[in-house]
Amino acid sequence: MAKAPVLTPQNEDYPRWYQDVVAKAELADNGPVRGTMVIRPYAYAMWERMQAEVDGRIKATGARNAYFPLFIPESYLRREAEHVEGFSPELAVVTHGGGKELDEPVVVRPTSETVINSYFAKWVQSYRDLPLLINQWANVVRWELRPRLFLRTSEFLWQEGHTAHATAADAAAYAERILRDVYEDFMVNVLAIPVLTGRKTARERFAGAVNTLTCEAMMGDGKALQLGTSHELGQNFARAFDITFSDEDGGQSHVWQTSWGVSTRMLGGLIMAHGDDAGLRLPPQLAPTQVMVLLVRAEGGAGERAAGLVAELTAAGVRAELDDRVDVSFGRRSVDWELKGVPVRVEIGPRDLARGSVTLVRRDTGEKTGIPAGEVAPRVTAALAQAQAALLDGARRRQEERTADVSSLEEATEAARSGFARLAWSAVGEDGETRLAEQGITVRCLRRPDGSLPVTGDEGDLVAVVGRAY
RNA sequence: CGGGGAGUAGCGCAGCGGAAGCGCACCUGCUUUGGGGGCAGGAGGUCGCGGGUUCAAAUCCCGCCUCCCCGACCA
Repeated sequence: MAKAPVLTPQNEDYPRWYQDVVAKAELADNGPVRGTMVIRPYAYAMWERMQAEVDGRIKATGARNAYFPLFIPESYLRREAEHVEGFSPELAVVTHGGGKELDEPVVVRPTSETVINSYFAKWVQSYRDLPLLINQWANVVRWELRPRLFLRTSEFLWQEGHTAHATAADAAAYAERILRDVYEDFMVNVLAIPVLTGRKTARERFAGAVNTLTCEAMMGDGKALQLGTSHELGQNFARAFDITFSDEDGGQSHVWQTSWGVSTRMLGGLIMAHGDDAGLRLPPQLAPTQVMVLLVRAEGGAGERAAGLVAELTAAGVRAELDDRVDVSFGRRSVDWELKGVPVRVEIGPRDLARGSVTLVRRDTGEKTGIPAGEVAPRVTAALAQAQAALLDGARRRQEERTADVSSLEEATEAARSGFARLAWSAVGEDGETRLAEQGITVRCLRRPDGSLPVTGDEGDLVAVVGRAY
């Protein structure tokens, strides 16, 4: 019985498909103020999984969590010229408090470099205080003219790390470590999203940074999404906020700094990297619920058997839940869990009971397999591992297929219609970058031919990866 | 901020001078349950706001507000 599709098909209207998924999978709603969003419980559970995985990796690099205030004196922003210039257009400024006009307006943080560094100046005295490695989980506000749920909202949730080091080399190494060991590792191994790591051009660099490193991913429609950034700030903020320390020889030096972050934008990336016409497809490593045990009908002890399966799977370390709402039609429930991207379903009904088996369904492939009732835990565990690998593999293959090696701006423009183009950075240059930008195409990152990170933007043989971006 | 559209039930829309409707969702009951089931009944509206024209305005006119889409900025 052919029903109207639940979602607008991707190849018909991709942005519409995205909105449909967000609504139908109950991920988010628009907030009452334009550009704000309500993150619904299912998406928030995904965010909590992201937080747990990222937080553990951050702590493994030695950083510790802290919390700094939402409100920042406007004057702080002004201390670093490029920084204030970069953020001014998108600031939310509070002019009144307690029923009175404030002597000095306060801004709602768009990022926390300025407040945090004003305290670093207090806390750092000696080389013995370095490196100082701080992270905070917080909300930030950047007023957006064209918001899109998760991808671009006026308020979003993120993690922002801020560090101070004794040497430029130490800061550079740390910024790279965060990019590799925290972000890239998390995105590839948990989100199953292959990312291109590289260096941003001067044009795309963070306001106030001397170098910005990025993780770029390709979405289902061939467009790029920046999923995370790690910046070397040089001594820009150290000078602006007077963060100095006594070195081993008794001299005074400014610290070298980094800052880095990933946000709820990753939820949008996850949707668009793996989603298909039936909805979300979550990688098992991230999925809040890895296995949904679906009771078809509560007859002949099937209910007890289903509850037993959940207990068995839970004991085996699997995040399993039971759907025994037999008053809701089976088709409805199947469609719902597919929309929500639950990686594996285990169906159990009278037919399975009679055969002494259960039915295992993989979300990523749609494949259904009958498996003996006694082998559920090992077979489910294996299926989860296979689904995780298959999602990464599929996303990697798409990225390779839709990336073209070209040699001119014209060819790059053509290639950017469906994906990325790779070409020599020397064939683009800042003039070429401007010309591409006029057509909505940006240099996503610069890489060395072997994929390693450039130390400077001036290296001779750099490769530019260009494309359209969210 | 420039260009283009739209405001009617929770969501998506029709109606465009003469009793406010349709699909989905929601509630009740029965029946069904292995891929968005079926039948019956029901609830839900200052038709964005304000003014005007008219015997009569969701519909025509004027003003305002809001939202969406396309371009310049952005995690």
